This record gives sequence, structure tokens and C-alpha cells, in this order.
Amino acid sequence: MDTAEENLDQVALTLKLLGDKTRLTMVKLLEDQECCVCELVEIFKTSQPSISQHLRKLKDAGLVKENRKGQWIFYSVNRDHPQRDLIHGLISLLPSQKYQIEELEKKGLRISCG
Amino acid sequence: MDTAEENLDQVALTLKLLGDKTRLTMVKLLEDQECCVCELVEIFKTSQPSISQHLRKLKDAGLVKENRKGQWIFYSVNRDHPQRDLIHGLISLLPSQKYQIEELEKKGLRISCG
DNA sequence: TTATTATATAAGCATATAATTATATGCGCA
DNA sequence: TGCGCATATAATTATATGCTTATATAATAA
Repeated sequence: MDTAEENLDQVALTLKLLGDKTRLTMVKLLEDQECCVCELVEIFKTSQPSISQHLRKLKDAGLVKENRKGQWIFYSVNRDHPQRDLIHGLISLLPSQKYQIEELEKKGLRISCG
Repeated sequence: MDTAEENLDQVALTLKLLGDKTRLTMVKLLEDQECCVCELVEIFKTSQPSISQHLRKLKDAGLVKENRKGQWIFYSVNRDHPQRDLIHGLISLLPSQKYQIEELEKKGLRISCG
């Protein structure tokens, strides 16, 4: 397979991953700040396994990275992804999700560890 | 649903549609020139119904438009799509597919009508 | 050590998607 | 009108996806 075709394949895979509302919102959110799984469970109002499975797909594709802090695992966007320009361009067009974090803080559910 | 959430939904839908190698390549190709269904069948080396079904999805989402010329129906990118900036930004990163048209011309399979 | 909390993984189910096969529609021409 | 080509649609099948439930792993605290 030549480089051009490979490129098309890889872009299609990335778009397929981001063509899911939960994952798209997740990536937008994690672009601004890292979050742990339990925060995402609260934000997306869905089950913990469901969140873990979405994160796994994003991580396998290199879109996000994880960072364990004690019992928590924090996820954030991987800014070294080969398609960084594409991804950043995309999510920059999306409405900010920072209010989600503010909501968490209001409820006292924000996890922060040095 | 507020505008922001709607926006996320709509972007996710568009990305899901473009998260398929055939449709992504198709849109890139149709950005540069209009093609009829039988040309796409030849280019993608797949069945005519399969191509028609992909085109239907793209048309339903407003990503492409059709233009009947006699017995042929030519498709091209709809530059009036509400997410035109997003879509154009995406496909501008993809390798040109013009060689596909050149191949068609070499084989004498290019349909051209006034 | 055991218990608790956070997260991951596995298995099962329901739904969605893409491709194929068969058939229908629409247009042009004799 | 009837035939042939281009395209669309319908029905079927195979596969992929996302969610749930149940269980496993990892870290911390008692």
C-alpha cells in the first residue's frame, strides 16, 4: 500500500472513531484538561465499563493517553498523534465542554491530586 | 436541545459518514469533479448497488448533490453544506484522487456529456 | 492481611452497518 | 410501443458496534 492510500485509511479510521458523540465529546473535553474515568462516568451519565471501552478505543488509536495517579487513571489528549493537525482542527470547531468540569466542581465531584 | 449540543451531534454524524474509506475517498474525488455512478463503480471496483447506497447516505446528509444528464446521474460535492468549512478542511488534507479520473480516461471509460 | 475504591476486561445481547442478490424505475432510442 | 442501459430500491446475510452484567486487576486504607 502506498503512502497516499495509507493516509486515507488512517484518516477514515480516525473519523470513524470520532464519529461517535460520546467519543467526540470526550476528546473535546480531554483537549482542555485531563479527567479520570469516574469523572467521565459522572459527566456522560453512563456506566463505567462503557466509558472504559470508549477510552480503550481512543487509546488504542493513540488519540488519548493515560496517566495513573494513585488509584485514579487520568486521560488526556495525545498531542503527538500523527494526525494531530486534523484532530485539532476538528475539535477546535466544537463548542467548549469546560462547563462540564465546572458542573463537576459545583457538585464537589472533581478529583484533583497534585 | 441547545445549539452547542446540536452542533456536536451534527459533527458526529458527519464524521461517522466520512469514517468509511469508500465514502471518504468518494467525497475527496467529488470535490474536484463530478462523476456518474458507473464511473464510481469502475473506480471503486465494487458493485453498483453498493455505490448507490453510499451515495444515498451522502446525499441524505447533504454532503453531495446529484445532477441528471440524460441516462446518467452525476454526483458532486455540495459546497453549500452547513459544515462546509469542516468538510473542506478535512478533505484538503487527503491525497488527491485525480489520478483515478486519469485512469478512467486512459481506459476510455470517462463519461462526458456537454 | 482484608476491605474498599477505581478501573479494566470478558461475555452476551441488541442494534447498526455494509455488501450481495434480485428486482424496480427512469431515460433514450429504434 | 418495446428494448437496453443506468441507477435506485428492497430483502437478505454477515459482520461490527455499543451497552449491560458479571468478574478481574490494581492501588489504597484499615
